[in-house]
Amino acid sequence: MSSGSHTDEWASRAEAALAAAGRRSGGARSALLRMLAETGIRAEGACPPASVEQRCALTATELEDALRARSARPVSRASVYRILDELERAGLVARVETGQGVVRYERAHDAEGAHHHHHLVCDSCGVVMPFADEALERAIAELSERVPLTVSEHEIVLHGACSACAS
Amino acid sequence: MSSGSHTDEWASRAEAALAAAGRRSGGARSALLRMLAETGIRAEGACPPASVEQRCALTATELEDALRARSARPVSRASVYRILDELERAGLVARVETGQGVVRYERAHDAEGAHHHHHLVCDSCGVVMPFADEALERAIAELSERVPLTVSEHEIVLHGACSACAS
DNA sequence: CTACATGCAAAGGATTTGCACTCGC
DNA sequence: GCGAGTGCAAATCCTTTGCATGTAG
Repeated sequence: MSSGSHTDEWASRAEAALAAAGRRSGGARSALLRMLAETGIRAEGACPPASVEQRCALTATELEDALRARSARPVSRASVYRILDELERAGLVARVETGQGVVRYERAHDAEGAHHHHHLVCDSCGVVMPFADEALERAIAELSERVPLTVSEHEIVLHGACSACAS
Repeated sequence: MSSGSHTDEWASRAEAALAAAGRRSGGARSALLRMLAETGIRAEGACPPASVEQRCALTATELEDALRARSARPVSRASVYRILDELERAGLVARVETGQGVVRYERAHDAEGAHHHHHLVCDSCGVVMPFADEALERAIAELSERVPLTVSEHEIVLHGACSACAS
């Protein structure tokens, strides 16, 4: 009961937030929101190392292709970028750079910090997996106080070889 | 006595390492190595928040322009990229992604971990500054043991507003 | 001399923009 | 019906590649 309703809830809340900000709801945007809700990481579970269908932090192209493939409403490339930009500015999605030369996007963690996580990247096969660590977050929080910057976000990426590629 | 000789030493050691790997030494490469040595961060000091002349983690274009501007031997764009790629594979420079849509490069920390650091990025003016934190490194090290990835590198970026932009 | 290093220009890929058309409100 | 949302195609920007030439070893 959790996964399905939870993601739907996210998409709904996103629509509501955008509507409140005076943005109109178009077909392209709701299709993209639904896709983001479905493909986003679930709770604490690590993404399975899917080779083709990446399920964590997708690129604009991956999102566009997924929309076209799943017989969902196709969305033009330009709209994908425009909508992702809109969502990012609204704080609904986060931009993730994994050192692969492309920008990835995923649902932003909510205000309470739920689902807040970072990424593991296999430099060999390119798979991206999420992880979360309490001690790390504490260190970041303390550090943020002593730095010459009013910190609003932080991004952590661990590079290496995944289980499959290391063998 | 430290700064100057130290950076020169780095460039020399880099040349030596590349020669040992069977790579020839061309004029373009040595010019780029010298530039990287000069503009890289120095010891523990934070980069001054220079507006125009970024001194920490430069982009390929910034390096190319700097070489052309400083009357040093101009190096073609293609060579800048090729050489940076060569240096990265040799572990002499590190690729840094700061969420600004471009790849940045800087001298890699040496084996003993000296100069190992991460980055602060002002999302308003784009300035990039280095920082280092012991507790953070410890957290990363411990975490790396428990993750489904043979971790080889890690990158941490803190986003926010710098002192000048926050005012 | 021979092979690798470089420069130049064209190609590639991701992301953005201009403009006409459609649809939500 | 007006104006924001969307699609299409062209334009940009960063990065890579192909090929001819120069030069280190």
